[in-house]
Amino acid sequence: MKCDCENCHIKNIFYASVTPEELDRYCSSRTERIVDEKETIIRQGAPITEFIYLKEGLVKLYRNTPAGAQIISIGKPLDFVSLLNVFGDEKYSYSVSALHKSTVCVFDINEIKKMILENGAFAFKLIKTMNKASDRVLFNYLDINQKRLFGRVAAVLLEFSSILNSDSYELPISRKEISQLVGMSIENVIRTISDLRKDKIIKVYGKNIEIIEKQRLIQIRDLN
Amino acid sequence: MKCDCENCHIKNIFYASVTPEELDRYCSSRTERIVDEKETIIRQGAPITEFIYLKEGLVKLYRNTPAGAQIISIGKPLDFVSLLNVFGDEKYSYSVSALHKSTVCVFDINEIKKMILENGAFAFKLIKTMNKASDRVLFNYLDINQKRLFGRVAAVLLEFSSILNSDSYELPISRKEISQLVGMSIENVIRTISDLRKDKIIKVYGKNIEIIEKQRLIQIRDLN
DNA sequence: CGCGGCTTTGATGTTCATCAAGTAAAGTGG
DNA sequence: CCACTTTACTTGATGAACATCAAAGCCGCG
Repeated sequence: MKCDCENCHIKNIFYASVTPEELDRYCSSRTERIVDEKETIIRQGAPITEFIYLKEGLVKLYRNTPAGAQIISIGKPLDFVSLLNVFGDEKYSYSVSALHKSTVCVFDINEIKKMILENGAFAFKLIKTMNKASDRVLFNYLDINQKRLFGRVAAVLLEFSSILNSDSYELPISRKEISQLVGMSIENVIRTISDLRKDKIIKVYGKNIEIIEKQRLIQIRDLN
Repeated sequence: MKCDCENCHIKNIFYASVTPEELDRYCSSRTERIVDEKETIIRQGAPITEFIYLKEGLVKLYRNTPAGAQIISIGKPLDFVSLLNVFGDEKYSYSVSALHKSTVCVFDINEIKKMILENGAFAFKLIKTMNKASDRVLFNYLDINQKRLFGRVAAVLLEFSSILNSDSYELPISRKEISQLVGMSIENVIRTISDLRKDKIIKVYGKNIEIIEKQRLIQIRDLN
C-alpha cells in the first residue's frame, strides 16, 4: 500500500526528519482498514496492540459504565483514534465505533514505539499532537459541564455543523447518543430540540437538521 | 543543587538510559522552588516556558471561566504540574496554586525538549507518564459526572482520605473549592456534608474531617 | 406482520440552584 | 488589642431544571 495521504498527521510528523529507509518502513508497517457504519474499531478492555488514526469518516469514543454508555468524544478525520493512554496502559479503557463508513490507518504499536525511540523529532511532534488532542477532549468536557441543557444541545448541534462544514446536515448520531454525549436524559434532549424547532431556530426532519438562526443558536450555547 | 530525590519521576525516567553528561545537564537545569500555601505556581494565560513537577505538597489545577472558577484536578506529590498540553500550546489554559506549602522542581522547557529530541528512551517514558496522567484527570472527570451530589461529595472526601493516607484529616480545600471541584452549588455541598454528619457517617469540626463509616461512604460514592 | 428499539409528548416528582438571612472565623487598620 | 470589614460557613424556603414514568407513534428488520 502506498503512502499517498496528503494530510496524514503521522506522515507529516514523520516527514520533518526522515531518512528514505525510515519512510519505507513507515509505509510498509501501515495498513488501511475500511469500517462500516456502526462497526466497532476498538473494544473497551481489549489489549492495545495497534496505533490507529482516522483517515476518513466519523467515529465516536465511548465507554460502558454501570450507569450506561457515556460518549467521551467525537473523532473527526485526521484525529487520532488511539487518543488516550495508548502507551500508558495495557488495555483500552474505552471503545471506538464508526458513525459513518470510515477509513482508518493502522500501525503496529511497536513500530510507533520504535520510531519514538529512534527519532527524537518524531517523538516530540507526536507528544505535541497527542497533548493537543487530549487537551481538546478534556476542555470540551469542562466546557459542556458548565452549561445547562439548552447550552449543551446547542453546542452539539453547532459542533456537527462545524465538523460537517454546513448549516444543513444529517445528524450522525441518534437522540439517545446525544443524551449520552451531553450527560442528560434522552427525553429532555428531544424536548430541547423540539423547543429549538418551535422557536424557529432550527428546522428538523428526522435526522436532518437545518440551522436557521445561527447567531441565536451560538448565543444559546454561550449563555446557557 | 544536587539530584537527591529518590522518587523523582523525571530522574527515574531519565535513569533508564543516561550518560553521565546527560545526568549532569539534567541536574544543572533543574531548580527547586518552595511555594507557600495559596501561592500561584502557574497563571492561566502565561507563556509556557517551564516544565514543572510537584516534589512535595499539594496543589490545585483550575481555570477561570465566565461562569466562575472551575477546579480541574488536585495534584499530588510526584504528579506533573505542567500536566496538559505543555508542548502543544503557547500559553497555559489553566492555573495552578498550592493548597499546602509545597516544593516544585522546575526545568526550562527547552531542556526537556532537547532531552526528548536526543534521547528516545526518555521520550517514550515521558509519553507514557503524561498519557497516564491526563487519562487519570479525564476519567476522574467522567466518573464524577455520572454521580449526583451525594456521590460527588463522598468521592471528594474519599479522594482526600486516600491522598492524605488517613481517615481523619484536615480538608485541604474550602467548601467553596469543593463546590468548584464537583460542579455544584456551595450551599448544597455544605448541606450534603451536614447530612453525612447527621447520619454519623463522618464527623466534622470545621475543616477537620473524620470518616467513621468508610464502607457506607464508599457505597454512597459508588451508588450515587 | 409483528417485534424491538428509537422517538415524541405529557404528567409528576426529585434534585438542584438560587435567594435570603444569619453566624462564625479570619484578616485589617487604627 | 480592639473595632471593623470581609470572607467563609450554615440553614431554611422557594422555584427552576431536570429525571423519571407512562403512553403512544414511528421505523427498520427478520
